[in-house]
Amino acid sequence: MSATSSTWPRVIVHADMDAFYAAVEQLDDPSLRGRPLLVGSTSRRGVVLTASYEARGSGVGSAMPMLRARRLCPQALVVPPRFERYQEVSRVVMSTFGAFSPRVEPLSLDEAFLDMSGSERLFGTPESVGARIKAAVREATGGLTVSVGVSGTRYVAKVASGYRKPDGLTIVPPEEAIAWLAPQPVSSLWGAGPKAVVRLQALGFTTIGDVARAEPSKLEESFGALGRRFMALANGVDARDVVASPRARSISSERTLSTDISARADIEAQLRLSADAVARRLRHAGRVARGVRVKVKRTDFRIVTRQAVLSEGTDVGAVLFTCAAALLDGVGDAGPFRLVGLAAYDLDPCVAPAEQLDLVAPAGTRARRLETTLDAVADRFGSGAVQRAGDLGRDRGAGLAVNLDFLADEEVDG
DNA sequence: TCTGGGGTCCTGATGCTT
DNA sequence: TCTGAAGCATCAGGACCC
Repeated sequence: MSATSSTWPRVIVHADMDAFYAAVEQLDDPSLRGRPLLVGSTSRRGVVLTASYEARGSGVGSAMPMLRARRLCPQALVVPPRFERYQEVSRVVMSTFGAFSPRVEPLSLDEAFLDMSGSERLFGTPESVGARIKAAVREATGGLTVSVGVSGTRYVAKVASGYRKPDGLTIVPPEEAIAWLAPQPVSSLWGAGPKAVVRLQALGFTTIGDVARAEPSKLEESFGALGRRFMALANGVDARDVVASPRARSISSERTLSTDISARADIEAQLRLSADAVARRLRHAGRVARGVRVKVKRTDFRIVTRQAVLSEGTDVGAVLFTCAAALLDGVGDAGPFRLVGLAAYDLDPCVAPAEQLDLVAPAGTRARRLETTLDAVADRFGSGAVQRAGDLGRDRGAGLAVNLDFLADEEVDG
């Protein structure tokens, strides 16, 4: 398909790196190139984060339990993820996108939307834009490939980028979008996961074209607002704009445990780790949270959540933990649990530090001073460099042990 | 076969206020 | 003063995406 963008109301690009984590590993270690590779945790409960295309040929996919993936592809090499390295490469990729448009919306480390509307005089036709982005990413990263879709809406551009992977380039002119989408499976509809796909198929919808031609009332009866959205997407309608750097609405940390736990002390210990991790990320982001949500997953995979509103916004781990521990009163005895997590939500920008200190109680002030001091230590020596004495022996890396529970009750002068 | 982590959005239930 | 309806906010859970 081909067209000049001068007839397009909007030119939206979706760029999606190919098997990103695995590709970075193969880039950094030439001995891994051309070989089936799985990136993911090797623990008993780990799953595959990314499989290289050599491994995908054996039926291995993302989110597959690692044990099953290794059975399907026994010759695959398994490497643990190196998120800091992926973030580093991601920054290079996103900055490359930024050279093409000021309107870049990252969706994750490895994909982004670019609004290229009105840039045809600079970069030429949609085909030219796509090809130039691909070449620029390859050059900036030293050889990584990206699949690119270009169309007039985010949704169609997104489906197009996945149409020919890896290293694909698919252009869908807006006037051809409905016809192009029609033969795609309903699982390509945004918002249609495994459950919705089963229900759509039961109603006789197997392709996006089936949905586009459906009676709107039939979809709305079965899916409500989601049905209206399916109908719009199937007809190529998606008015959402590309938003540069949307702000996170929540920050969370959760951990699946290698063995199930029931004891209150064990659950609290995991919550404390999560509270510290979330608080540190809040401080880095310059945000405070006005709400805390606790999440536990039972051994039957039932998830239970409890949330509470804080009287003041906070970025202090000790405050998050105190609130979370109180929420445990309602659920703590429903175990055993395989996962414990904590989320901070209702996020606001952090006021100036001096003002912030006045907002919290003196104990919170001391705790915050302690925690910002530890931030500096962690920034310098790594996140595992300091931990609570009570956490030693739990599932964390070794490091300098300091009794933080003791320190939290003392004045700390940095 | 055995199911991660970090997010967003939607929905129904519930409780409070007017 | 009591009661019901409406509107709104909050909570908990589910589904989904990457």
